[in-house]
Amino acid sequence: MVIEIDFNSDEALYVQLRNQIVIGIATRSFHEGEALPSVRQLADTIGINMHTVNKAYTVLKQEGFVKVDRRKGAIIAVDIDRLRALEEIKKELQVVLAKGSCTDISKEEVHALIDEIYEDYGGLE
Amino acid sequence: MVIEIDFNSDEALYVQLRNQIVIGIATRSFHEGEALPSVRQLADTIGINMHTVNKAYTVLKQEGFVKVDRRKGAIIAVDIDRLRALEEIKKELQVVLAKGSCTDISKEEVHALIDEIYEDYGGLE
DNA sequence: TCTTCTGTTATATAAAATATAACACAACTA
DNA sequence: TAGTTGTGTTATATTTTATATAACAGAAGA
Repeated sequence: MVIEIDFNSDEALYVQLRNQIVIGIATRSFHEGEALPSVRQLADTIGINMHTVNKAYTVLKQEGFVKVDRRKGAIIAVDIDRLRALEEIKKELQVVLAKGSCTDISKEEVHALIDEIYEDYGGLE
Repeated sequence: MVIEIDFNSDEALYVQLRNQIVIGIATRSFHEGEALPSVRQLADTIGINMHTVNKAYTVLKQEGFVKVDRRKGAIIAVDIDRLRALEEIKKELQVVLAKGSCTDISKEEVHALIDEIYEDYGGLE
């Protein structure tokens, strides 16, 4: 998977990294049990500090996307409470859709976007 | 409109405030041309610093949700490029839905959430 | 045993969020 | 018209967060 970081973005580097990896799991670029690159390797590839990658991995661990093993590194292991995730997602959607609604983006347009995105994510269904 | 701030959240105060106001516009708690409370008044009501409210208003101005008048304060005036908004929303949805997909939340469940949220936002349609 | 790979920890620096205080301008009021 | 009060603005300081540098500790493999 190609991880792309935008250095001009106002989003923190470790947040961008976290997002890309979560998308990577959703698009099956990363599979359950697979190891992510080591913090040094990834930091080197991207051209950022090792500790920034480490922070992204720590967040992913806290959120339940990976398990970190001192020997093997960060292993994909999704363990998230469904109901809680559903609640969080609803809150996040409320914010995103509010902006959409203000801009006269219709419900149907949003549905279309969802379908578009799920073509990449939910390929097995 | 009741603006609720979570002081335990890891989200910056001004971001929470910005989100609540955008949701307020979407739910028609605030209407085009209406003035938001003054920075001091709102800061006092919520119990945060005036400058934090000011930052939220500045962000809303940059994003095209309000116009700030030195005399009258912040006035709701939505002026956002639709195509650009659509792009941004898609990017944001990708991140939110990736998490959902990892948690086995189906496309149909997301559609249902969208409909639920749009009941509050798109009441005129 | 030595080298090399992992993540971790400690510390320092840079950037961003929040707070305090003084300012400038306009509107209202007496 | 002078004074008071309401706006947002600006300057500055403080606190918190993000990022960077360097040394560490444990495990794997030659």
